[in-house]
Amino acid sequence: MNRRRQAITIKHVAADAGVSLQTVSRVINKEPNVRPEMIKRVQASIDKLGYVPSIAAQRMAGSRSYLILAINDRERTIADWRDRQGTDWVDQMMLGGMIKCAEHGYRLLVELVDTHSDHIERELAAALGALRPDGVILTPPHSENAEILELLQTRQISVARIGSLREGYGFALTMDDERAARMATEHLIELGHERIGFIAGPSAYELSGWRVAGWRTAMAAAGFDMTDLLATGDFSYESGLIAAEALLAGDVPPTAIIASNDRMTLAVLEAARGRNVEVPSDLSVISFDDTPITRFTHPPLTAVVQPIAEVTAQAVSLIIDEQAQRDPPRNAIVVPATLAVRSSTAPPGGN
Amino acid sequence: MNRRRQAITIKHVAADAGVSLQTVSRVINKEPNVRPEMIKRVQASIDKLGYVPSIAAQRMAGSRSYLILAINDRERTIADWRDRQGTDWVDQMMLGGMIKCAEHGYRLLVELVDTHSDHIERELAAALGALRPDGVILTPPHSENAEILELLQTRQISVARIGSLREGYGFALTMDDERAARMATEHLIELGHERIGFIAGPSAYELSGWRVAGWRTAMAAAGFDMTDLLATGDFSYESGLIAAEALLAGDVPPTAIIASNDRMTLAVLEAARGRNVEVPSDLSVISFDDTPITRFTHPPLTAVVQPIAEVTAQAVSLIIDEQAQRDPPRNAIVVPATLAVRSSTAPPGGN
DNA sequence: GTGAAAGCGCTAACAA
DNA sequence: TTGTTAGCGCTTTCAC
Repeated sequence: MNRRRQAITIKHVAADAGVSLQTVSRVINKEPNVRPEMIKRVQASIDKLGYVPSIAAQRMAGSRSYLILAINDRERTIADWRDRQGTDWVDQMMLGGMIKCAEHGYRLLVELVDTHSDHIERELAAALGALRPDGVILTPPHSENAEILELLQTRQISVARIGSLREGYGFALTMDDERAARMATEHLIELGHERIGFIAGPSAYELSGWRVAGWRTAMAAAGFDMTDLLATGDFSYESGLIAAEALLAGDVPPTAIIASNDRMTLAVLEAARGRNVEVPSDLSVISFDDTPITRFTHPPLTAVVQPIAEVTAQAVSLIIDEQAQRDPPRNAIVVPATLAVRSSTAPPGGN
Repeated sequence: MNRRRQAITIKHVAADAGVSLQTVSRVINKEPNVRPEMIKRVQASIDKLGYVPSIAAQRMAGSRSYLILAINDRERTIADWRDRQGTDWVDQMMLGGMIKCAEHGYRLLVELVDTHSDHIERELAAALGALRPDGVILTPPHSENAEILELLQTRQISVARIGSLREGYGFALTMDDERAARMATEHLIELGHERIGFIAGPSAYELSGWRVAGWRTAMAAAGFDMTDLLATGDFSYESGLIAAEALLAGDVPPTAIIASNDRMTLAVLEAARGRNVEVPSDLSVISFDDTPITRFTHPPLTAVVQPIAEVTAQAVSLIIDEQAQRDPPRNAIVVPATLAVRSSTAPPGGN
């Protein structure tokens, strides 16, 4: 029944415009060596017939697939969706990525890949084989996965690595986590804090280290002691709770805490509540994700705003430019994070 | 440079297994009339070579494209992403849709389409032309758009309409908004409320009417007067504020309000705060979306939980079944919403 | 500047 | 049960 869909093909356009297939193809792809007059004639037929090239056919014929894959960690992404806690990393990627893609006739496809499995490669290879995308956007913790990069390099697929500084195959893009952590720390120092605690993320994420480094730099520059002020979590609420308790139970507890993501920050808030520590009068808190929840906690959270949409848009641009042989710059792109000051930070000392 | 990617094709598999292309094709597509022994042999070669069929080629050859488009309203979706208020409709669709797709080797592609433009058809036609998806999932307010449905029917593309009851081309799926509104209203009635206000959504959304109907039914069954208890918004915060003010300014103000989405519910909370009306002691509030923010407001909101992930998963199943000639049922599928009771509802009268 | 021919990887229809 | 042939819609040579 639905065999052979009637669809307008390049042939129809060629016939209608009275030219060869090739000329139509040239017009579609904006290739040189076509008289303006011809272009106009062909374009008129295209518009008249409502012709749209089939990307499947384009790919088959050896051209581009106009597909870009945004690879995200399966387990974490699904957990975020299930929990419905407001984490909107994927949404922000789509916001920046889809819009930029649309500008160039590309599509962004979200693909979930399992980090922990030993068959990452198999899984990714399957996606590449089925879709044959022109480019791939890698997010932490995949951005620096050697196996993945090698696979991608072998297949000569354009790659943009978000949250990576390391040299290597593909484009590296960073939101300068170190600088962001430094900014957050300095904000607290300016408010008068000296005992500033830091809850790091898991070491599987390279950015965890950068954030700690930024905090260290700012603390060292101010000449503050960092003893008992560093704890580590795994981005989960539970781990954040343990880390916060550890910090608050110290001999000289912090008057401010920076947590490496929103979930752990929520845990800090809870730990403070449990100890009757008021935020921000007794304890200032800064989150390292500006997810929606930061606006709804009490008090609303001062947070590091990561420009995920913008960095994804740039990742898409780099890939498309490379496809178009427009050789984009190879140095790491920096899209700096900013600090949104809300009500969870105040001078220390209560009142 | 990256011309002609070396890729393992069906030919390599055929050669390796010492069979014809067709036999390999049959194995891939699980077609009958292949000896188990052959299947095993071919499968071994496939595994050995890591072969994955190109969906572009499959589509070209007249088979399926293994692509399903989830159509969402562009303006609203982008606004939601930009606002970062936690609306996770698209995430929930991906959660349900992508996982179900993956089970069957399909991919879900989110596509944004402009509702208001007079060129909806053009935009959608372009997406269909470029991607040639096997199926399309429509969400409100597109689910009952006659132009869209006609276009889809002409091209014989499988369609699942979420949030639709109307007969017509494609599968209709509903979360039974009327019943959900009735449940919410009855919950309040059981708590002892009589003056229960309702803030409706815009009439462009069919479901707006269903929700009002559910409220009306429950109110009528209880024998309660509905005078000055119905207001209408457009799903925006601002409209919610106006509607809430109108309701609260009435001669006999409501002791409870149900709002048709989360944003408008937030506005109700704000309006109450402005009038020193305590929630829930002076005013009970129910939201019609269980988006993440409902967990972070004060108090956390009692809310209608719409099973978007589940309904999307079913939509995908219906489409895939239809593609596989497995003729699924044509009657409307109902995936009922539930009520999550939190702290924004209490008996009336304060204390 | 334009067109003709070949072929991308796969499946449908047919033949054996 | 298996293999052969043609062709999907497009772009790439390579002629003209």
